[in-house]
Amino acid sequence: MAQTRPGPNLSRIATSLGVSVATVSNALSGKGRVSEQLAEKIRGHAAELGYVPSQAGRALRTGRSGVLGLVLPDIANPLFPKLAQAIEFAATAAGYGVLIADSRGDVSAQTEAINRLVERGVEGMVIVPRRATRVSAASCPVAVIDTASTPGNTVAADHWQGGRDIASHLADLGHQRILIIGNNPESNVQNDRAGGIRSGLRDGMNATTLWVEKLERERGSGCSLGLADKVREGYTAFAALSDLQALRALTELQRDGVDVPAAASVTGFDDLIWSPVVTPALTTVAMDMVTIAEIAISSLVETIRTSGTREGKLVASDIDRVPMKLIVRQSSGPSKPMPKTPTDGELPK
Amino acid sequence: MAQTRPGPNLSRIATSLGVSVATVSNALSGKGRVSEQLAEKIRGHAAELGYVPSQAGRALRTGRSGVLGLVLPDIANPLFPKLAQAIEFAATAAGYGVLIADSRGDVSAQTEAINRLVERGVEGMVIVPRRATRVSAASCPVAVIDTASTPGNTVAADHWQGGRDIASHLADLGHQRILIIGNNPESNVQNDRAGGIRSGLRDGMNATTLWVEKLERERGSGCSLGLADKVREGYTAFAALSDLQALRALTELQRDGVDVPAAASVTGFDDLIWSPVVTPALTTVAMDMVTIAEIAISSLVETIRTSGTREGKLVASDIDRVPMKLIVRQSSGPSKPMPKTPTDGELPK
DNA sequence: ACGCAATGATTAAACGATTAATCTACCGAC
DNA sequence: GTCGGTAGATTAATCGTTTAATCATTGCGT
Repeated sequence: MAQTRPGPNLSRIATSLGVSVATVSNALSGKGRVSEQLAEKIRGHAAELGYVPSQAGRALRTGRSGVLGLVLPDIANPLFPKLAQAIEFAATAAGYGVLIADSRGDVSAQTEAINRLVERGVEGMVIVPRRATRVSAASCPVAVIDTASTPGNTVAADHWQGGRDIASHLADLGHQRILIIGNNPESNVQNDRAGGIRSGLRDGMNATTLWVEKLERERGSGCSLGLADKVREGYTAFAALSDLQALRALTELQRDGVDVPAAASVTGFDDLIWSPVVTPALTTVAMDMVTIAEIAISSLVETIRTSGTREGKLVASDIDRVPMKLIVRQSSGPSKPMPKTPTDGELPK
Repeated sequence: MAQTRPGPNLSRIATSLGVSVATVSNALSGKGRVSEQLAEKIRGHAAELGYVPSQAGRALRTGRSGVLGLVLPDIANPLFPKLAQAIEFAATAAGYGVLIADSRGDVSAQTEAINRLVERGVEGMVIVPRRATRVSAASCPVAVIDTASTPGNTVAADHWQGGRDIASHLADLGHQRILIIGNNPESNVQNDRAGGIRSGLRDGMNATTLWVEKLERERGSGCSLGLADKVREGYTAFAALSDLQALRALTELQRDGVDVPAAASVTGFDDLIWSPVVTPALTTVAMDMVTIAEIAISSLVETIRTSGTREGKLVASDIDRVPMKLIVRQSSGPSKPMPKTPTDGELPK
């Protein structure tokens, strides 16, 4: 049993310098009254010894663990890397660590994950809830990232506006018949996006929605979406509600000999990792994860600071929706019989 | 300042039941000597009060924080969701929490991230190093997930064997000229995969390697890889070293009118989220993340248990490479002039 | 010269859980 | 009858940090 105590602690520094622990603590934290020269000496000695304060000791005394939780309930969500990155960055900047809890599985797993975090003493948590789940209030402040229309939402991308931007973009390109491709109508996010698209349609335009999950229940997983047929029916633009669906649409169309964007445009949502890489690169709408994470974390931290840590409180923030940014690439172009408008693709080719 | 102490602690339970804290502690941990009936009563009362042990108190006393670190240095790596999921699952099963530290940026950022974790008192950490970086030994046990050929590697997928499997698969389909598409020749992982492919070639087959990053430095980011030309040169199979490159290859070929898999086959690595979704679905080779994570975590935990927590020790494991699994889908098919071999795609269509 | 304030440091009490050491009955054996 | 053993509980120390309270010294105004 390795009973060797690791590195130096306050009292080692204190005795080594012939002062009291309190003074060392004060010198390092800059809180109490310590003469500048002694403080300097202490800091120097501490650095020299490679002193690392014990979170456990500090947490025990202050009641603050310095850790936040991040609950990502959607299985292997491709947004995860960006989100985790942004959250971790914002949390680090605020002096917090991030404990993850990925609750693949059902709602009970989500609750379990939340409990695990609470047991580990997180001061608050950020939750991206799974489809239309209400977050069962944990016994600590909770920031929710979902949709502006979700009750209890703290902050989220303005999916609705993102949808409108897509619609405007397609309208500018002269498209009239648009097929919206979504996964599941129960997702708040997807509903907002679809609603936004519809709200941005102009006179003479119309849109139909195709829900993939429903289709797959009928025809089997991985089935064809029959998009080439839709092109023949007169659809010229396919607005997917996520880049994953957009990718599926794009490859299916290409596979069936439909030229994108000449014969049909494809757009997505989220600007996932592959979006700039595929050919043609995907026109999409990106969340400002950095801003979202900053707002979520700062509101969360603020709530912790004022209300303390043991209130199952849903965190609110001043700004509950962050603009999405349209990124025009090559997968969207003018509708067939239109004169060439000055598109702003990144690679005019 | 919210000075209200949260939930009940041992002494509250103790006084409430008229026993000592020690007895309560013993009853709940099952360690000391407590009569079964009293233990039962204590457990009941604790549950009733919703007692959650303070990690801080426990950590301070035992010197064990119950937390591991996970360092993911590659920017927005699409493997992250699966890996994080698997690691978190294995760690949870072993009674640990997982603190993430995503060090986007250079090597110094990686070191900083490691230090942050150490300051938070992790007992050990799992690191997926960035390209050919040697992990600067942190002051705690470290498990490295990279490649069997990386010095100090703890456990990883058998990328070499995965490459061989791809080569065999393509050989079975009658392909002779193969273009290997990689990103960066300095990646240990990509080198192993490419080496594996070459080692699996049979008589009469040959392979050339295309490094995308190098090409992009010359022609600009997002440039065409010129794969259609390669097809005309006689290449019938494109073996990408990651699904991201495979996706790029697939869409570029389709865009240029090359039928996949009829005129050319495309394979990838990693079975990323989009691989089953694109058309044609991608033939690829998957890592067994669950097993890798289990081995990494169990070796790490074992090392912590025996060597203690304050040794900058690289963790070793019995099994340092885990087999990859070939997943045949529709993007690979028989080489042009060959008789139809019985392929085993999931959707014969 | 006396009191008051400011400065710079120390003392000591927490925080909550763990655990070695100790104490108290009580039972059986010699 | 005394001694040893033991089950079942308690005592008290400890982990490392923070912080309110205290103490000592010096300077300064009146």
